[in-house]
Amino acid sequence: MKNLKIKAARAGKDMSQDDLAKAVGVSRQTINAVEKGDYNPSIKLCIAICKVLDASLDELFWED
Amino acid sequence: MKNLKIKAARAGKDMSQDDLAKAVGVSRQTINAVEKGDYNPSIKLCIAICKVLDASLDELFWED
DNA sequence: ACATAATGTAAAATATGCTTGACATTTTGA
DNA sequence: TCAAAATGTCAAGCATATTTTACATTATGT
Repeated sequence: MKNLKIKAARAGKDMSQDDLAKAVGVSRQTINAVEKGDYNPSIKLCIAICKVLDASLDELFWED
Repeated sequence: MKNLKIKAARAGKDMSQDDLAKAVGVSRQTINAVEKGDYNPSIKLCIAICKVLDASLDELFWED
């Protein structure tokens, strides 16, 4: 399922998918896939995304 | 680096590595490796571990 | 001391995260 | 309206998470 929380947090920082990708050191397609939710990123990548977006793991990645 | 938080939470539930592995549906070696910290689990596995151990992602997997 | 459970570790095989490159579509702003 | 930026998506390949099997070591209880 889609992860709209990342998309929202990214919008709050005025960053494009490409900006975020470069900031965390992965490809743009990887960020796109994470937001689209069709796969299962590593915890290391999740933490890197959280740090760039000033959010916690629970805020961005906990599932309801 | 080692993840002693999982080990502690597991001890608090009186579960062996094997118990936790079966509860989350992975091999015992995977749990051992996660606790040993020599690799980088998927967010889905982290969430499964959190649910079994009644903890949050931030409590068990946020790095300091 | 002994048996058993729990843990640490290793090698080979498989599954999948992630990259690179490329192209199509949508959105944004001048 | 038009060009550029942002996003969606696909396929092939590489990197690495995870499994399976197996064995050694360390704890635990009787």
